[in-house]
Parts: sequence; structure tokens; C-alpha cells
Amino acid sequence: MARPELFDPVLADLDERIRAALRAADLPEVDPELEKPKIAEHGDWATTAALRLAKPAKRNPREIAQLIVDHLQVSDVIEEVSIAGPGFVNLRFAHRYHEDLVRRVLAAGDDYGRTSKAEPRTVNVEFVSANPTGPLHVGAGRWAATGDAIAALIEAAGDRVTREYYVNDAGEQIRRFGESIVLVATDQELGEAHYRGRAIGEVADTLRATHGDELFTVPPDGGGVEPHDGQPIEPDTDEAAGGDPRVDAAIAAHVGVLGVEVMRQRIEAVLHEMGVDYDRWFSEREGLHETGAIDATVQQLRDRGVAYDADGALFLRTTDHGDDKDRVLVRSDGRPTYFAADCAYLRDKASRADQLFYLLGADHHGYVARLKAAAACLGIAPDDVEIRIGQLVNLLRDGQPVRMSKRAGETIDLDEVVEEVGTDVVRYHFLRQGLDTTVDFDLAVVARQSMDNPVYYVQYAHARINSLLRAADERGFAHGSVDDADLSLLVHPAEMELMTAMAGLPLTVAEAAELRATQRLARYAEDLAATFHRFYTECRILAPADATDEERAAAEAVGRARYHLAVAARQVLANALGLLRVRAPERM
RNA sequence: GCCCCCGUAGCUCAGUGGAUAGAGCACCGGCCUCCGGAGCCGGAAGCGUAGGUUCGAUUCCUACCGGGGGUACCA
Repeated sequence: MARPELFDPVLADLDERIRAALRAADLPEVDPELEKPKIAEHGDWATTAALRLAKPAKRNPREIAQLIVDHLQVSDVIEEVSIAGPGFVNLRFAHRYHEDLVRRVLAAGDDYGRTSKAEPRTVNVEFVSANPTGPLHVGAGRWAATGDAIAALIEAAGDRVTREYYVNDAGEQIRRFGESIVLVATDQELGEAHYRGRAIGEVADTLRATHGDELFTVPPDGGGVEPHDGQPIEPDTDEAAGGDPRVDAAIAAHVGVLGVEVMRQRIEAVLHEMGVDYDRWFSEREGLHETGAIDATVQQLRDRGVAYDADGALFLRTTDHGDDKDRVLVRSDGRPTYFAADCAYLRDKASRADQLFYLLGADHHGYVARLKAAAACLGIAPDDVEIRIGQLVNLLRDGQPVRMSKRAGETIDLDEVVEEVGTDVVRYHFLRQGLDTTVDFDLAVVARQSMDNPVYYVQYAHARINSLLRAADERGFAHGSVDDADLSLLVHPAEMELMTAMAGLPLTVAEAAELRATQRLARYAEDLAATFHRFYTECRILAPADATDEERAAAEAVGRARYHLAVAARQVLANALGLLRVRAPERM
């Protein structure tokens, strides 16, 4: 778990002093495990060391707490040390701490909340990777928002990130996809196994526009057959491999490849619209099949002695690493399986990154064991392969399920939803909920601009600060620089609460990154917004229009301090939203 | 059958060993001569059940009950 003392020099010092007190009191040295009390009255930080020492030291925890306090020499940033409850040692900051914090935030600017690491790792974050045989559905929006935000969090926590999309553009499905396009383009009926839906027709139209009708009727190499005597050309089909008897296999394959690229671009466009931009679109066909990487990987697995032949097929011994059964790498007919491509891809990525992160939907949870086992078989440390499973999305409208089946017209694609409600709403809705919970995405609820959408609450706080600062400028409010402001005047409970909340961003970011828990940051932003709204309600910056000169003069010094506090709050809010890739608007 | 996830307020969700379990929505009652009421303040309301581990359990373990998903020489 992220440690608070790593993000704050004052806490680092405090941590060390508590350890020193334990030594001085002849107590076993345990980690102080500084934590934030839930209740503000208990102070700013607390240590539970005394509670945890009770057993080994065989003493009453309150006595131990007293010993700690007796030997603890705190710096003057700590104003109060007290013992409470069963043996908590509570610590309260002097006001100076909060004043420094405001200055720290303003000095750090956009970097406030980010941390650097002495030895950053390169983390490959793969997410979405939906088959490019159809448009993204709403559920994929969850992986887009979450994967992207997790990537941003990992970066903010000091590591390097590559965002990657694995394009499944090889194999059986591409031929079938090609056949589907050809059949639709030539007004023939689709078979049972074909892709259907509006998108197929759109791809067909796009291809017709760029390549002409011959694309669907003439094999890419010309077919070697000239039409003659008005006889239709017999398609050179591949029914043995499951091909449709009406479609030439070479045409299907060619159209499939072109169609996939059209679809991939559409996917790229909607993801871009959602603020998600990949560093790499990894083509299975180009990157693994055409380079021979699959064959090389299969050979390597043979050489490592982790593969064996049985029933004419080649199996990988994944059961040696916790899988339920060994997996087929090469079928008995000699074709490599999709799993073999997975292994090759794993190997490729491992050569480019220190850590491989996969975000998968719950419908893929069966992959976890075999993927981790495959990594182990390849000699990749299983700890360097992290697979997170997210639960699925229920698409609703007014509480009623919207069918997400493949049938034409019934699906609602991600681009339509993004168009309808906007990217901030879509992203935030997914990001504020944990990966382990099933998300209900109700189009009717999500379209409402109210507190049904907390994103507006947070954005409103940010817009409100901007409005406030604009009003100050318009009235010629002389705020001066923060160095000249007397921040010691910020003693109102709402001001204290706001400063305490702002101090929490770095730790929240670190924890959210570590746990891959975007909702932590979203909830933090909501809490901070609420704290600001309270401050706004209770603490005026500008004197009322009808104030007397005397009143105005009295309020001026504290107003200046509050002005800088508001600027700092805006910065923290903007940074939190920025990591979620949600806009922080100046007006709304 | 086996595997994974979930069960917290009427509803949607936070809270991965600490003190008095938190928000929003909905409901009830207050707050604008003044910087944006998309706001603020107050009220009522909850950890599925039964055991176990621990000084301490919503949190960890086991069983059970409910809900969701997965279990291919498919891609």
C-alpha cells in the first residue's frame, strides 16, 4: 500500500521520529503506519503502533501509547500529540503546515499530485483490443476509459507507460468478415456464421467507394481467369476450411483485410473522441504472422521443453503453472491456434516492457490462468504479467435492458452514445465505479445534467472558482502574489477542511495507481468539490457591493488569502480531473 | 460440476484490519439585499446468513443463501 510518508516531507520526518521514540522507549520497532483519522477532531494523522505492540510487548496498549508520547520529540510543525481510544496516538499539524501546503500546490502547478520514481519501469498497458469486425459497443467504453485512466495514473505515479491495442486481424474470423462484406455488397443472403448489422454495409460502401465494385467480384491477383462466353466465373472457394461456397476465398481474404482496416479506423476515431489515444496499434497479422514470430515462439517453446506432441497436435504444458489443462498451440492440421499468437505477442511485449498489464472483461476471465501460465512457460516472471478483470456493463434505457445482440439495428454502438451524452459523462460514469462491480449504463439517467451525473458537480466547482476569480478581476480586486498574502488568516473550519482535502491528492493518486482503482480519484474529486462548495458558501472573498469602506478594509487581508486558497483549490481540482481525462471547464 | 466477481441506507455506489461505516438520488425541513442555487445546512434510514482468525472484521478464512460471468484442436 502506498505510504503517506513518501509523499510529504513532514510525514517522512514524523515517521522517523516515531521510530526513534520506539527505540528510545525500548519497544520493538514497528512501522508507524501513519493513517488519517476518519474524524477530523482526532487530528491530522495517527499511528496505531501502540495497538500493534500490545501483544509482543505484553502490555496495555494505552500504556505503550503513553511511552511513545513520552519519548516522541516532534518538530514544531506538529502542534499537538494526544492519546485516544484504545491506544491511538493522534497528531495535529500547526497552522503553518497548511499555509505551506497552499504554497506548495501553487508552486507545483500541474505537477501537484504526481510523483517521480528513482527507477521507473516501463509498463505496457493493453486495453479494449476488441475484434475489428464490428464497431465498439458501449461496454468497450468502460475498458477504454478505465484502461486509459489507469495508464495515466501509472504515469503520474512515476512509471512509463505504453498504451497498446491488439488488433485481431488474422485468422478465420477475418475471412468470415470478408465474406460478410462481399455478400452484403453483392446483395446476397448472409449465412448463419456471418457478421451482420448496419456496420457491415457501411464498410462495404466505403470499400466500394475507394476500390470499386471489382473488389467484390475479381480475385486480387486477377484470378487468372478471364470472363468468357458470358459464363459466370466459378468462385475458387475453400469449403473444406468452412468457407462459404458462394465467395471466392482469395476475394474474401483480401476484402477481410481491407474491411478490418476500415473498421479499425472507425474504432480509433471513437476512442480518440473519448480522449483515448494509443501509442501502438499492434497488428496480429503483420506483427506476428507475417514476421514469423508465431513459428519462432512455437519453436522456442519446443526448445524449452515445455511443449509436447499428442493426438497429432502440439500442446503447451500450462498445467505446470496452475492452468486447468494443457493448451493446444498447433492443431492436428498444422495451423497454429489463437493461443499460439497470444504466446508470441506475450514474448514480443515482454521484449519491449518491464511489466505487462492487461485489462480484460469478465467474459475473458478464462484467459487469465492460461496467459499467466504461458508467460511462465516463456520464462517471463509471472509477477510481471498483471491481468485485471473488470465486470461487464448493462446497457439500459429507463431501467429497461437494451439488447446488445448482434442482430441488425438492435445494438447501440459506443460512437452513438458518445455523440448523445458526451465523452466526459461516459468516461466519468465508468471511472467512478470499481472494476469489480457490474456497471449499469442507463442512457436516460446518464443524459440528465444533474447530480445523477456527479461529473457535473465536480466540473461545476471548477467553473465556479473560475467565475469567482473572474469577478475579482473585474472588480479590480488587488489579490497580489501569494508570497505577500497572510495565509495564517485562513482559520475558518471550511478553510481548514479545504486545505486538508487538497493535501490528499498525492497519496490518493499513488493509491489509485497502485490499486488500479480509478474510483478512488473520482471520489476524491467529488469530496474536494463538496469541500470547496462549503468554503464558497461560508467564506467570502470579495466584500459585498454595499459594504462600507471600513468593512471593506477589514475584509481585505483575509480576502486576499482566500483568493490564493481558491486558486490552489482550482489547481488541485483540475489536476484530479486531468488524470481522469475529464475536462475542467472555465464556464458551463 | 469446476472457476471468477458481487451482495453495505428505499435506489445507485464509496469504504481491501482500526475510533462514531460515508456520498448522490428519492423523501422531510431550512438557507439568496451579497463572488454562479448545477449550490449550502439539518432530518430519517444500512454491512445477505452462520461460524472462524484477530487486541480489533464491512474488510481476511470456511460454509450456506441470492445475483452476474466464464468454462473450445472458436476466433
